[in-house]
Amino acid sequence: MAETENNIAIPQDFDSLKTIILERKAQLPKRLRQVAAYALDNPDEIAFGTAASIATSADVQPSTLVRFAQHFGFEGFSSLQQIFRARLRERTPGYDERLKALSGNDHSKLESGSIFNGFVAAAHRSLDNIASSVEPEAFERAVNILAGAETIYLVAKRRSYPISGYMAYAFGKLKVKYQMVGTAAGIDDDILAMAGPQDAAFAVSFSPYASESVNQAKLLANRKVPVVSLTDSAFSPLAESSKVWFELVEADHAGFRSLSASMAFAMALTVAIAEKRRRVSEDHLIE
Amino acid sequence: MAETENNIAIPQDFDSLKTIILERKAQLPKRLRQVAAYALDNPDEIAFGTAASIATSADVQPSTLVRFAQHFGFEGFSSLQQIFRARLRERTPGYDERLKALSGNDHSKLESGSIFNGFVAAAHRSLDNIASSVEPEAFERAVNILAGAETIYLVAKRRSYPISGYMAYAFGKLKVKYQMVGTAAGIDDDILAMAGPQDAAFAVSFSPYASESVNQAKLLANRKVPVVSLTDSAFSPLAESSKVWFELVEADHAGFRSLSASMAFAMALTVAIAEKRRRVSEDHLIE
DNA sequence: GCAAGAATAGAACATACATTCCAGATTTGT
DNA sequence: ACAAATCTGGAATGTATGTTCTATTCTTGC
Repeated sequence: MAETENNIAIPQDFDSLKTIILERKAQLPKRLRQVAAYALDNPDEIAFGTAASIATSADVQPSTLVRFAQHFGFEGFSSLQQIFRARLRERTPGYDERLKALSGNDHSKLESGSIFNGFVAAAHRSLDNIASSVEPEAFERAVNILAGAETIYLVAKRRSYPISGYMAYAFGKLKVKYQMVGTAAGIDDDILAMAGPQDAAFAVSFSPYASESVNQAKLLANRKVPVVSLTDSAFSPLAESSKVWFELVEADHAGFRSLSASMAFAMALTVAIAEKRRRVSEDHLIE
Repeated sequence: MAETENNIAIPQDFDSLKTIILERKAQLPKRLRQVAAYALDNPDEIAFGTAASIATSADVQPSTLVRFAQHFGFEGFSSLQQIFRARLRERTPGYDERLKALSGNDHSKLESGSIFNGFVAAAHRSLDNIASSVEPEAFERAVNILAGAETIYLVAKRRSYPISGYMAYAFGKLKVKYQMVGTAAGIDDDILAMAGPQDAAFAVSFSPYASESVNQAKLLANRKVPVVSLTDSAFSPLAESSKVWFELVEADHAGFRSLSASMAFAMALTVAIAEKRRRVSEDHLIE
């Protein structure tokens, strides 16, 4: 009898099922892998279809579906199907739908609620936008520059400051040497004077551009420190001082621009830098 | 033969079906009205259940379900069920597709690109999550507390610090009096000593909880300062000191938790507070 | 209060369904 | 290259399911 993986718990929710399928997908036999791919691509079909109809459109035999389910510890196809159905059932209504539900009774509730809603939506839009506007090659170049630096100088003011604040925190955790520029007033020039070509800088500035940040980036560039920057326009004064720069237009709600995409970008950059360093030092050991 | 209402078009989507059911509900025979009520209250059950199981939980005979469907022009129960299923299908939040589009682009070719991808996806997930976990009522209460405060104290350390950093920036722009707690070491206690019941505090802390933040929140609560907090677990030590607290679990990529949802939340809260103050002062002028 | 008509419950039916089974094909290990 | 094990396709099977049918109960109009 085929092993039903008794030792491993049967997934009870869609997310863990998905994870397990992805984990084991590679080692699955041909037809079962075919089912795995189909299932993850067409979860709705699995939820609503019959074994026969699903089998047809996945181009396998119904029995294969049963075997697939049993491979993951389910009794049969039907019990696996329950997971796919539960996914649709349990999908929580989402904020705006609940907001609609309580409409009428209190106007102020609606107002605060729609503000919340608006910011979440703006954040989503921003993320969609960044996903399509950041060039992988540019990102890779930025990572290379910063990963190769001795010290990473972080330049950001005002609205951008939380971004560099997060990066400082994460760099600290990841043991990446960094230096924030512009925390205490007055000593910035002294700090910048220590930077050299062996270092690198990451500058963030959105319009209206803080002149301080722009000047500091310029200064760094003059000192042959490679600068990577994140800004919101190709005409940003930051761009001309930068080896690599990213144009990131955050969506806004009621005039307040989101920071979610910048934050995601910063996190990705931070971790990618640390990851690259780790890999480089490993490669070095092997050689 | 019973009339099948040939003259009226058979509803093809859930909304029109719902409308028609509501219209005719009053003139329906007893058992059919019972089914109508059940169907509108438990659409998910209709979508996934079998005629027998639905009949049992609606306390009617399976045949009644068939007759119900036929009354509205459907051939049988199954065709009516399709409408309920289509409803769940269509509600699919175009979001899966966006993620697919993400993994489809050439980002994933490069390692750094996949890190980038991962963080964008995590941010999306976080936002979805926050949208379904924040209760509009709780949000409104939080806004009221903070909008009514004389000074808003911002408590956050480490990973949460960028959140309060952004709020400080925005409050400054919006002319809302605030005070950050925990920037310069040592003077925290002096700052907190000034807080009173006429003020309020907003604390952010995720596990592992910074003991400093927890203590400060406790201190504020003892001084009768209402505390609103953002944390990631119902068991967070922050929760007990808080009048209102929000549980926000950020999705993570490679163990690094996103901040995008927290950021969106903070922005929404900030703006909602300012908006409420503006409206209150306007109302005051009118009176 | 009685008859005519509609509505309902529950059993009977036909079929659509998931599952099992087995022979043949394919992969894996030696 | 051979044997063993695994995987796969397709038909067989028995159950679960939607639907139909009919006797009975409940409304409705006079």
